[in-house]
Amino acid sequence: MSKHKHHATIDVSEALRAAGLQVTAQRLAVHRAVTSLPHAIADEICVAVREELGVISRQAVYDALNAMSEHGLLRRIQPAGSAARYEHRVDNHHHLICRQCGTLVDVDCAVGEAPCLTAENDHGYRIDEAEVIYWGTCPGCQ
Amino acid sequence: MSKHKHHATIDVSEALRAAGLQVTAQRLAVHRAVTSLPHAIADEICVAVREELGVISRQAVYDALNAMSEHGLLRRIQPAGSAARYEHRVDNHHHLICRQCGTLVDVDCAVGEAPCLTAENDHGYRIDEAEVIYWGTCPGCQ
DNA sequence: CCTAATTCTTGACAAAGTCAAGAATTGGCC
DNA sequence: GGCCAATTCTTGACTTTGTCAAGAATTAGG
Repeated sequence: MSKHKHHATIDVSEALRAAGLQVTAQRLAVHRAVTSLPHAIADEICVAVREELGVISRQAVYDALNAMSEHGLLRRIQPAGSAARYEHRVDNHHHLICRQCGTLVDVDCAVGEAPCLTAENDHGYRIDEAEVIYWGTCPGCQ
Repeated sequence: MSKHKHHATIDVSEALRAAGLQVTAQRLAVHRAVTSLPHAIADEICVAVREELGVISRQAVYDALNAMSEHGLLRRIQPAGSAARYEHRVDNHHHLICRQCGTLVDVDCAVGEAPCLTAENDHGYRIDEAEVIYWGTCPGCQ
């Protein structure tokens, strides 16, 4: 895959540059935190990054999460009843959330590559994404 | 359909009673406001109800919206980047949102009755709802 | 190394919603 | 109709999540 030794970090640096974003210690640390804490909210990322870097402002965390989400390096999920969550998986997949305990797991797309992009009636919209959230009860809560 | 003259109001009263909720002027007015302002947020409902009733507390509006949403008299939608929206349509349908202007329209379910309830892998969850939001650009913003 | 642009820090601020205590209303029962 | 318990509403403080703005620090290109 990669020709580099420090695979993940270097890839993120390259992805940042490719997106026209500067490479900073804060952004790299935020990306690492999201990778190690999938589906974490901003505040949890903030705590994790502070354990690594010592200090980072809350705003810098939000800026990093927003910038990287907008440029496809991270994906933001905003399920009902929760603050925004972030994940490093940016491929096409969906989410399954437990109504009781809030646990969130990834599920591969039911239909395939760019699946649910077909609505019954598109009302003239140009649809670019179908966001699917499955709600239910997890095994532990049943 | 109904045997009653004042169709909507009486149906809502009956639905409230059937749900074990008390029938109050505030709840009826909140339900009417949601019916006349589909996809409105709590604050807009609040304004609309005040035009009708004169006064109602913000908390009463939230209580009514929450109680009726939890008992199937209303449906809550919480799209990313927006406050919660409410609608009186409680059948199975999905939503199409413009990324530019935020306009939200209903779309019938692409698959049918209880459609997307089948995930590729349910991870042991008992799934009871598949929430689908189509994101795109509306005709006016294209 | 110098400079311009970007990013980060700091702190105030805003929006959306919840919590809690007491007052008012609803609905069943006599 | 009146009474009582439970529910609901009012009021106001508070929390969470996130944005805005100004100045300091950092990054990256020449």
